Amino acid sequence: MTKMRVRFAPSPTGALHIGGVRTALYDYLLAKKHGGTFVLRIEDTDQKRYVEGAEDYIVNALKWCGLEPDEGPGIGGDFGPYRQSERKDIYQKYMQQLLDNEHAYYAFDTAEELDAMREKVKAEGKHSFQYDASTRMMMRNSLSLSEEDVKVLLENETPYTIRFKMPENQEVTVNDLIREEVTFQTNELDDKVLMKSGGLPTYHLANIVDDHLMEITHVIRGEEWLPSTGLHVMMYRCFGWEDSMPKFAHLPLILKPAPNTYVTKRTKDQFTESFAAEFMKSTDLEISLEDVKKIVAQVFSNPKDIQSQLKVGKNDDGKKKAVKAFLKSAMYGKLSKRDGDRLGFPVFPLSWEGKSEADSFVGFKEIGFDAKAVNNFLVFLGWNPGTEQEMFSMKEMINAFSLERVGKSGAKFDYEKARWFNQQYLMNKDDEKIAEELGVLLSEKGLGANEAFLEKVAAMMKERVHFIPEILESGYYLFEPIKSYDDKTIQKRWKPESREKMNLLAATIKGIMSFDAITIESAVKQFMEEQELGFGEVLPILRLAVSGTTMGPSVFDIMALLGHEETVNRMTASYKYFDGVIVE
RNA sequence: GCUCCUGUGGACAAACUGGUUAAGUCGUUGCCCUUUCACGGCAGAGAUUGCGGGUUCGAACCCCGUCAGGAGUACCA
Repeated sequence: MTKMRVRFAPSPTGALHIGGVRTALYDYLLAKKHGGTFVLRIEDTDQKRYVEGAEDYIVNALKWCGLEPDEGPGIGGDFGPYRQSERKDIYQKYMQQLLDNEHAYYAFDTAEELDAMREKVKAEGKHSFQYDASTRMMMRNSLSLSEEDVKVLLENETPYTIRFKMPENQEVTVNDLIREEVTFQTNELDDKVLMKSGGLPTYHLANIVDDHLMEITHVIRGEEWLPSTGLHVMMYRCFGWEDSMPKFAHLPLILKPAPNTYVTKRTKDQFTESFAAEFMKSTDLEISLEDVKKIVAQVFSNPKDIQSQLKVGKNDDGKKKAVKAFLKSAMYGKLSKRDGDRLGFPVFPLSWEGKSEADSFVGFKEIGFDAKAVNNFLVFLGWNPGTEQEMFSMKEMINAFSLERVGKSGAKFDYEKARWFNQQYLMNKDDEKIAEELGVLLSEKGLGANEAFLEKVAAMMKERVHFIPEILESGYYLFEPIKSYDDKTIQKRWKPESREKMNLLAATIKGIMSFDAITIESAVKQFMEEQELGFGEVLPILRLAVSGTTMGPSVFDIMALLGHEETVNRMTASYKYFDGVIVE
């Protein structure tokens, strides 16, 4: 049996989307499980969409996720180059083979002519123009033109594309590893452009040639490719490579979260605002923001049933239709990079600095996600082990993974679940490691603390947050003076008449010799007994005095961490503040 | 429009080739723990398996029809 070779073939048109990361993960898992090779190939055949830095981003993102390729640009391997822009000559050669075998032909139609043709067909009320066996003889190409004309056109360096000559009346069936047999009629398929006028191949050509030459055995890609797989199989056939054709596996799409998960009674006003504003930016219709808001608000009037509100009604005018169409595309379908901003979660592994603010995104990493948690979350977007195991290390994933257990239906992105996974990983993470990261974050803020201190912070905070940076937010008072107090609770708990006893408490604490949590706790309890005070009269006040908030770890732990002097200082200072709150 | 894919509780999803009251996880609700928050533990709510027929002793699973959603339909990938 030949060695398994799996490739990840992204296009450097921007930051690598989380869906791409999942594909890479599955590629990696499959390859590693079978002792195969994981290949990275950069598909940069579209010079117009090429984005500076995107390739580096892809490499860095894979690295962060622990999905390092065995072969690829900058890594090497026996099947290079691994950048399609560096393989031009190869495509030319194979293009010629198809031309020679009459499986492809020159087409001289300009973009304008093609557009005009599409317009014309549409105007006639037909669905849409398709360049295929039924129409190709009406177009300007080496099939319809005389040999002499073609020769002249080519000699005059008339721009041309090369199209695949889709055979008639045939059936192609794709044996997809996930979807089983999918059959296409060649008569439904069109003559796709294989070589663009600039001499660069389109995806279809480059992909087939490279997969063949690189001896790829398994092609894992998103479901959006399924409709063109008929063409791809046909191409393998025409090249005479059908016997060694890779196996295909089309992954279910990652979908936007269901609107009813975020548009609720509480949030609908907020989303009405933001969607209306986004619509205004995207439209050139003459409509006021107020009117748009009204339409959006109507659609959101019953958050549980947005979908039916989105249906175009008989009385809807053009503007209403436009707003509804916008909402539909914004709220349903494939997860897109815009969704991150819209809904407040990351859709990229790493942050991306685009040319503008609108083109910049925060990544999972920067939010504080552990790459392991991201992998664990992603592997479940379309796959499940069939057991009840939820947490998987990379090793376990490799072991458990199989394409047979990949589902067919689209998986909605669930940020809550991603957060949950991160929390699980965080709770199991060593305090030492958390302390290390905390130290870095702290110094970025211009603060500092010693390692032992940070480890204690990590231990008591890690199960209370979802992300490491959150520790610095909800537990900021461990590093800085108290910024704000929970006044409501102060008003409820701070009794001027017990001021004297509270002073006594401060004095008691001041008198503790060994300032550790256990000693403090017993001292406080003893104090309460002596003074005949209940927990409710003492603990909330103590907590407030020391941290400003009623939430957080055990007060005694906080006090021990802050230290003797700081604790006492905070108590006296806070008491003064409490008095002020009561007076108001 | 056409082609292809998909359709199990709010979300993910199990049920291997049809077989008892349709797993489990996230979320949600309540209780316990803690006089805080979280973690943890326990319990509950939530599904006529998109809908309608059919085959069968028996259907989420097979057949037919229907509806809905998604993807593709570029000299983009």
